[in-house]
Amino acid sequence: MDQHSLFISQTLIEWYNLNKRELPWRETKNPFKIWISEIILQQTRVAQGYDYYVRFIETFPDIVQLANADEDTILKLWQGLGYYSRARNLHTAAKQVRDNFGGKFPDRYEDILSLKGVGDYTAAAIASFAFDLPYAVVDGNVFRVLSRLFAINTPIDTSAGKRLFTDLANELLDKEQPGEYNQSIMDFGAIQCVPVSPDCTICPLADRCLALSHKQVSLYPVKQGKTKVKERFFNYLDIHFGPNTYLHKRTGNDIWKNLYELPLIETDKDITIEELQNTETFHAILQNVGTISIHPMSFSMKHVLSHRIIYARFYRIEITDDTELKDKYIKTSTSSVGDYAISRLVDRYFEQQGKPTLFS
DNA sequence: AACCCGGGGGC
DNA sequence: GCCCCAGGGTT
Repeated sequence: MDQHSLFISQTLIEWYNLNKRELPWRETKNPFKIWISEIILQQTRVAQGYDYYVRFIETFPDIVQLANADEDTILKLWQGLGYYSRARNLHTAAKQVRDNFGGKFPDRYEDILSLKGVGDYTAAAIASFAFDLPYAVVDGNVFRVLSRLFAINTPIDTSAGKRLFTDLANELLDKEQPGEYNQSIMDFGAIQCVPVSPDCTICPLADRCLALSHKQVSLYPVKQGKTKVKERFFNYLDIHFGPNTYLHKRTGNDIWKNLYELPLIETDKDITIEELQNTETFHAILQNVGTISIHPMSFSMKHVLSHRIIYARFYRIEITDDTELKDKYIKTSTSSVGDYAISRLVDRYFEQQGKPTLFS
């Protein structure tokens, strides 16, 4: 390592020792706990994931107990965090460890990387934090810090960019204390070298930052991708028979896979309740249910995600016969809906039930 | 390489 | 509104 690289890595570690956040998963070398924290924190802020981490560790003290749990239980615990494939993959990986590694978390990089849901970043994080192995992490913080320090114009969301930044990160890596170094550059990015309006006047690396010397800090990191947002239109039926409503499990490779929700009719545009009643799906769901009465007030919501805008309408429908319906759906009392893992969208409906709204 | 997958917070 | 967050999997 040359003198310049050495100065940067030492400065990052010194900064870290003065400014680091104290977090529960930093107090341990237990790979299981570190793994749980890393999966939870993928694309998720510490403040948002903190309570989930505590609950997961309390509920599943070790990886075999997690492996032996039901997926429904894990998804319920994950409810509200988003990116639910993380929870499904977490379960798969726990079973991999139980069945292929004798219940002992693997301690080699390639074995860690073979776990479902563990990619390059997470494998490097676990390998360095738990086992002191010399693998540099490359996450959003590292992309930002390095792209600014070296004024790198290669887009980070390309394979060339990924390769370039990974190589650079590994050159800077302190092989004597890879875990400390990795933590330091990530915390530095999260606290000092923040995405918008960083305070470069107090930055210990200001005099070596090429982006700053060019007054172009805000231009880094460079990205090429622009995630296009598509619209979807969901019409949910809250079918009541006495104190009960009906749920089904989402299957197939789509949003909220394996979560539960009310009977759904998706349309290619926003439609009225009259138009909805003319669809074949509506008739298919509500056949032989006795008398149908639809509440005049519907609940509508615009649910905004990073890659989707879902316009959802909810209709409360009373029926007088559920002998066929209860065989096609999960019959549950409305007070027990909370036993099922549901999306934030459906959750908000149950929170606001009874209050009519426009798309809001 | 492009696309898919959630939800929340900061400005 | 827009951007970002301790990314990974699928096609």
